[in-house]
Amino acid sequence: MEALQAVRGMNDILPDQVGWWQKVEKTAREVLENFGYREIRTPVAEKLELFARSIGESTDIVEKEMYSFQDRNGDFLALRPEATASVVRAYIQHNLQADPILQKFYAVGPMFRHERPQKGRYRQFHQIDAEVFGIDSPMIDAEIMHMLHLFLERLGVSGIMLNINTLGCPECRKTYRKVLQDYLIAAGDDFCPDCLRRRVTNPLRVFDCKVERCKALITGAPAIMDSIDDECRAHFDAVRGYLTRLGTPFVINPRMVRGLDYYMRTTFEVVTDRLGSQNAIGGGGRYNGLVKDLGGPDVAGIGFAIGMERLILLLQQDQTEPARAAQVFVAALGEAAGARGFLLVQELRDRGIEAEMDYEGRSLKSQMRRADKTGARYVLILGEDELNRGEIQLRDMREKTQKNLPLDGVVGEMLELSERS
RNA sequence: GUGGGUGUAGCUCAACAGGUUAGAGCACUGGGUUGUGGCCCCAGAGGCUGCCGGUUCAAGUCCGGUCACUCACCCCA
Repeated sequence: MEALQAVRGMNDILPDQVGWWQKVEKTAREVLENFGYREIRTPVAEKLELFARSIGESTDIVEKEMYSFQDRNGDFLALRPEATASVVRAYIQHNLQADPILQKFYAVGPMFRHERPQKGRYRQFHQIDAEVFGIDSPMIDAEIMHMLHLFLERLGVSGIMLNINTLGCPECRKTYRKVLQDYLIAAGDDFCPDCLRRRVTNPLRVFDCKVERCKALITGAPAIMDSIDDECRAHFDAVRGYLTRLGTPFVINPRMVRGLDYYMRTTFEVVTDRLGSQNAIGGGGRYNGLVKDLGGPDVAGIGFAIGMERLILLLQQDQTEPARAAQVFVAALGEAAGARGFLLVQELRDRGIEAEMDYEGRSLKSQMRRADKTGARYVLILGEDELNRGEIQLRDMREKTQKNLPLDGVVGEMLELSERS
């Protein structure tokens, strides 16, 4: 029988790694809740149509990266490639607009895209996602980026930069697309094959090209800033102003392009140069038309997503795994003491003390080694002698001191010690 | 979907130009200490060398295929 293994691009997160995930999730919840966001949990699968309509029919995500399938009823479903569409669907379905207070949501969980895996990119990956509805003020654009920055700062991530840009409204975007396309066509046919294709299908994407020849050809390309209307410009200027006054560091990157169709006005991305080819660890933007497009009320929207794998890869570069140590290890010798030690361990745990033991009747030396490796501060040693005398030895592993205690009083003693530390 | 790289012990890696019984460090188990951790010493256990086929007297090594992993491209968090 051939050994089974996990699906390509879907990884196990083993106990020796899970501390990172817990730290990131805990910090995210603290920060987001503090800004008034509340958690929403949506299913991992949705009707295929939801993603096709929200993300954009002609985006690569929908065209070739969707984890889609037909269920037994013949319905076309897909595993969510991102969270925004699902959150918007839930917002509409449950008429969450009716809540006068709660218009900020966050979601944490797995997303799926059927791509070839590489560093920082997997078929099942995890995101922390935040969405705000019904607020069109540039204050919220600035606030959400400020919050994102605060979250990363609190985690101690270094070597990152917040890039911001504006796409203008759909009209501005359409105008700019045409202006840029005209420029690219006038620039000649010396582009790489990809860019020759891109300038027709998605001209903005030419800005992402890594080929030097293409980079040179676009140095003089028109900037989006020159194509947007007064209202969009005022919004962007206000966002910049608030960000500056909040002390959130950022750079304006007029060539930043994002992959989803629904963005308008403010877009942003947190990038790093320390993750190989995957430079974005999180990004988002405003999507005012989306809720209406999906059949809901005409409310504004803005949000972002953070890639947890990428974030953790960064954290691992300059931090060590958050340690976790047991408090007490019970080392028992012989059958009778072993049985008594077993009961003692359960009793300690019942009282909230993290306790561990060796169940296999190994030598004391071996048990001490284990105790040391678990990081236990205290070891309780129970041999036949102690058991007969009704005593137990308490060893402080850090201080290397040891004393006899009455077996009856040991749980109380340990409770006192654990309160003190 | 395309291109490159790599598959040997739980992990990280050796094995001259094909040549005896595939090694080392870490980790693991036992011992050195009748019942005391980290350091040290000794011993032990642990391998279908990814898989299938081919060449050869002989394959971990060469050839073909296949699978997996990995990095990159397209695209993207």
